[in-house]
Amino acid sequence: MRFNYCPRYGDQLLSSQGDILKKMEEWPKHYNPKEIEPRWQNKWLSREFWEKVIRFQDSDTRPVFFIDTPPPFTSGELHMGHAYWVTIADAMTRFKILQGYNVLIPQGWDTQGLPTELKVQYRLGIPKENRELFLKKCVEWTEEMIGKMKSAMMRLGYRPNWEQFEYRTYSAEYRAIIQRSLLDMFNKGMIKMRKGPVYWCPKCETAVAQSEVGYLEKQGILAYISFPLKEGGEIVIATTRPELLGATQAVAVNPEDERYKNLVGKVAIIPIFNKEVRIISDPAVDKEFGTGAVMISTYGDPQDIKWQLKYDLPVDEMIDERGRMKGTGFLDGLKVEEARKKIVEMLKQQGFLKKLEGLTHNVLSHTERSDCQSPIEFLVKDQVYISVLEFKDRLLSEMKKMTFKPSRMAYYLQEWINNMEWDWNISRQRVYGTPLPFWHCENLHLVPADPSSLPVDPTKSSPPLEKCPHCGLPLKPVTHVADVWVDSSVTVLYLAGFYNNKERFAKAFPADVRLQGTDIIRTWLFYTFFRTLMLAGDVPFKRVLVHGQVLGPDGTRMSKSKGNVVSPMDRIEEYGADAIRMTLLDAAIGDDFPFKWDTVRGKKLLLQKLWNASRLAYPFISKRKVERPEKPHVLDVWVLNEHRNFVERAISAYENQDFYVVLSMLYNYFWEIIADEYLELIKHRLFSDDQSAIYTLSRILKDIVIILHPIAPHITEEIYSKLFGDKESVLMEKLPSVSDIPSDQEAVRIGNEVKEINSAIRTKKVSMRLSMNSPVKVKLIGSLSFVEDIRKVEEDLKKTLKITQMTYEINDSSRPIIEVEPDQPMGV
RNA sequence: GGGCCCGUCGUCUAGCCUGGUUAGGACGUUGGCCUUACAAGCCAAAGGUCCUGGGUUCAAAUCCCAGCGGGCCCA
Repeated sequence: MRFNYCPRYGDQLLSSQGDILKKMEEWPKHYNPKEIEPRWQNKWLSREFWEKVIRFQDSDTRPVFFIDTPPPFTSGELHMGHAYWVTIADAMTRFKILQGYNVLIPQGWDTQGLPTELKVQYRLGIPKENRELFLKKCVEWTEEMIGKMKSAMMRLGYRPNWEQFEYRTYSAEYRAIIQRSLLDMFNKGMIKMRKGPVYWCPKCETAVAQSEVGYLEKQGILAYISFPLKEGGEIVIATTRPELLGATQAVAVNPEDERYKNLVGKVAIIPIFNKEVRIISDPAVDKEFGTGAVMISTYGDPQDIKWQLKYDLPVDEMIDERGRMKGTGFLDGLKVEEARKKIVEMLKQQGFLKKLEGLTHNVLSHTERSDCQSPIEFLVKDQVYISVLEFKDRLLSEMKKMTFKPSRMAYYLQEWINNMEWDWNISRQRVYGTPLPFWHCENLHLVPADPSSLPVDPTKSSPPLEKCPHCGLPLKPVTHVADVWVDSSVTVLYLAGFYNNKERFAKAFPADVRLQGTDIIRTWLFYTFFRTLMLAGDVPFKRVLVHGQVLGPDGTRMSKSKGNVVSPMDRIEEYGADAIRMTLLDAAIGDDFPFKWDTVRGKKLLLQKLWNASRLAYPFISKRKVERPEKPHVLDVWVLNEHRNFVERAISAYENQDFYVVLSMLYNYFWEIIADEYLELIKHRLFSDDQSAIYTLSRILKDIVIILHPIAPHITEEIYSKLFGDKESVLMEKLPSVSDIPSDQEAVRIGNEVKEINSAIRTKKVSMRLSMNSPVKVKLIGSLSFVEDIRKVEEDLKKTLKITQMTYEINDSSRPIIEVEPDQPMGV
């Protein structure tokens, strides 16, 4: 019944068409990622697949491609940001495998640190004092979290080389490398223990590094306090931290400030504490802020530290490790905020408070830990430092060896290096961390562990020497553990085998790509760059990809308080990992972009389209070897020209990590040209077993499937196995080559003309309210060359557009005119 | 206070570096249509002061300057 309108096909063909349609029914009508995806994930994780595709062999002759991926902190949650870089890393990996590289794709876990300690301490109720048990529970917790995150990664289709390059920063093997790197730096004279002001987080009760702090806007106060002058009169200073009044060491004014010029050098008396301090002038004082007079206390902010050093001022410690006051008498034991209120009250009562205003200002805070954010204090401590400042110039010149995508990201690193003011304090007063492999004496001389003893815990082992070689004093273990960035800044050295695999190191170092987010430029990127350069004498990687942030659906940063947090796992069953991956990759590297499930749905529709096109092709091309025809049909030549363009541009987009370009080509090449135009044009030839059409369709589909595989690995494996299946996996194929397709401008012209006629006739049918299927008579009016072109494809146009009669008229018009009228209406 | 990025149909964006189509696509909206894959579809339509103002130019979404708005980083 459906084929009644072509009665000239005999019964023979009819039944063969029936067979074809029956065969098509073998292919499920709807694409079901929930069923397909886990199946392929299991295959990829099989030992056999690993051996054939993923395994990294040092002796391999293929060129190495090494991607340094972020070891995420083991929180247990795989959030959208993780899903994002996981997808980028996986797509790069698959592309490079297809391109014939020996890919080194690791996955590590940043395991140590405060958040885990807090979980174990508070959620499991294990006391820190029981060090053995505490550490054991930390590791157990870590492993549980890794398990959760790993299965989510796998569900996204991520396939790093778990077998060879999965690592945990707490493991003995990895720790030994960390400690070894510290011994090396010590031997280069870069590591020292000394007393000095440190950034201190009172909530976390540990020192932190400059890179872990940042400014947050907070509500505070500005107190105007009168300091009487010894010789009579007063000077009024403004401060946001009146609780540090007792630690005031001087009063400073700007040398240009006419108001205070005659007071410089005089002595002021600190109210309540009755201590005498000098009034000095310094250009760093802001005349406009407050009264233009500032109290220098030890320590209220980083500027105080600079002044203390510059003027060699005495130091009073008034805040303890838990953020409570000390050494003041009447304020002792109070929290900083409480002390602030109390002293303001006292100043007010005694008449020293001139004014009190509210102030929104930037407060130095522990920003690197999203669950802390509390204000930072400065404490004086014995800490272990790595020298950084003296290498600034070298760092600035060596960083030019790395290319950045996007290029502006190099500025962030450069700015950070330029503005560094502190050496790197690597001591953390915590338990779950890499022990610093040193002992020290009373004079803070460090004695390193024996390299053969690594990994070592100095609190449990005896030092390699009896006494300090410098001063003969007894040795004590350094009880601090290393900053976690000490752990993660040797990923490249560890993976490339710097310390234990010369053969691999020679081939794999420096890594080809470092992948990471903007937020860890001054930490992971900087420290890896710095440490690798110092230890191995070269930059750690050739190229740095700095991706942006995945924002919530409302276009703002995801946060629990805003309730706009989206997790990739929320609707993965419904849309599939492939569609999620495509959504994440549809943005330029470095851009922030909002994540919306509606967009994911759109990507799934694109995959459904590919699925259906494959379904159509299935009865004709499945597992058939069709030779390239001697004289291909002109429309096949046209589409192969389009195809060549697509393949070349897609490969170059992959080379530049511009995945969104590949995706946009799927829309305007695959969907618009292949699905909407070409498939319609060749249906009649497919059904009459035309070799040229079958060859062409088979080839372009296979190429498209391979090209799309890095982005949407599951569906492409499924289609490949059903249509082609020459290999067990797409990853065993090679990237398509299109060098055999000659450019043919005539075919391209005809193809474009056909598209225009197609569109014109469809438009007319719509305006006449005809179904696409209804027969029409068409008259084409155009130039001689146009008419000659169209005559070559007349048969195709007639079959495709249900044209019963086609007539031509030649004129000189530049634009052809197309007249359409319905053949007698059907079924009336 | 300094630096960087972004501002394009209702929404998300491509194009900007290297000036010249009718500013392209997706989602949404509207109308029509069961067509040898696909109604989770097809065909088509509507929808844009390219943030504002100035400048350069034969020509500006694109280059330059100023401003406004949003975001990020640093001090």
